[in-house]
Amino acid sequence: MTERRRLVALVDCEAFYCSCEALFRPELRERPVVVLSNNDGCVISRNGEAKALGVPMGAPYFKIRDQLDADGVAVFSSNYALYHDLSARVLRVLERFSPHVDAYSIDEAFLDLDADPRHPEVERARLDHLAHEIRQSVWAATRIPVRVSIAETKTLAKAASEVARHRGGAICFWGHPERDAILASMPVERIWGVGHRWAKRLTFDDAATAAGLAALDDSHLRRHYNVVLLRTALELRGVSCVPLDQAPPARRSLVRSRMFREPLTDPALIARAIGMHAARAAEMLRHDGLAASVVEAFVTTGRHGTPAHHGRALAELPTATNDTFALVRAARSLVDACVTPRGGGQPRFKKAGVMLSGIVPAGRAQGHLFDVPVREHPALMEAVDRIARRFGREAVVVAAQGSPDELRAVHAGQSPAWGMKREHLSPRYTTRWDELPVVRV
DNA sequence: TCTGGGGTCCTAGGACCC
DNA sequence: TCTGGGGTCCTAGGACCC
Repeated sequence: MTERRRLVALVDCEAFYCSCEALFRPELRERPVVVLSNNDGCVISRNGEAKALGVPMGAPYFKIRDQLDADGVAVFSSNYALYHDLSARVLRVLERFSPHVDAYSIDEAFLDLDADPRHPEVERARLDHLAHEIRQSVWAATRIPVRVSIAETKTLAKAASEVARHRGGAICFWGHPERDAILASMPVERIWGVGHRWAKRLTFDDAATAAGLAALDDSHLRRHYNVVLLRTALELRGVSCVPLDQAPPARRSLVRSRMFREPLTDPALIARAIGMHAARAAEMLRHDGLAASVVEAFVTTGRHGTPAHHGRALAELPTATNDTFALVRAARSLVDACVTPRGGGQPRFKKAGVMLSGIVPAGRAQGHLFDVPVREHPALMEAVDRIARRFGREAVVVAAQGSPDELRAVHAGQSPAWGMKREHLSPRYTTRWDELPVVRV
């Protein structure tokens, strides 16, 4: 029996959110495009033209708005309904190329591949060709540009993806003739798992490059850094430490939160936002077949708020549940406890949210012997979910969330005050009948 | 004079990712 | 006026118990 060399391919969508926006607006393909975070806070995606103009990643929109206007940059609020749908289409294409596709994030996936190490030259040529073929297939099927890189470990594939950027968008890094030279010149902060803090320390340790990190002593890494960075170093040497996830890991917590359009002080308005987040979280639990037993509500004035106040309060339910009424009631009951300031002054809250934990598969929720179980409404919940799938999430809501009109306004980034700012929202072209693109001939 | 040792659980905070 | 949201993992330190 032949020992196969296991390899991993990374498929990375280029400027994914911008590519999604340009898909339905072909006239944008040659123009600079940026996509903003929720609440139109800062830049989270830039296409090549916008990068060439020097628009920085993470730049606060209010600071660069005038410059973007002057440069003719097309600006979009983020539209996750659209991005998630297009991401799923890309994944379906990738499934043609490997039985194991690990969807790492909305715009990246790892594929399990293998090679016959007895014929490295032949195999390298085959994999180089395969990388290009994957790239072209995704483009043909979805019109989303991707980069494809193949290596022995995820960390090496991530590094290779940077290289592919300048080499036609596809590369087989396994056995690549320039590999050592590339790693010796790659700054360590470009390596997956090395942020700016560790990069700074590593530079003092004479390990300012990928090759330098790989060469550090194991016990030194363990003692002066941590096991996570040790794993990264091993991966750079070709030792796989981050296995391919064939199933997404079980969710341990679920957070829903948003900044408000404007700072709030009224607990009643904050409770509306908390109610909406709890209801949405309950819906997500049901979608994934999960239930939660710990509900936490939190509010914050943000880093720049005065007086600063971060309030949180949590409640443990007698049994895990995914019932909207039960979770909304529990979350709203915590609002007063978390908005009450400890010191003087009236905090102006900028953000509120709900965090669920104690997550277990629904139906296997176990309570204590003498606890009164949470009152649930499974048939009603199922009906609510069905209506939401068919007519949209705003069609039917729990009163505590606000009215359907109010929620539609929240989606569109208009009033009420506790909603989001989304002034540059594109239509949900692919998931809503009423927002389909119209072709005029 | 002088204050154990080991275990668990929880929380906060740090570091990173997209 | 104005700086996102949603995650994971690891570690240190405190509380508590025997």
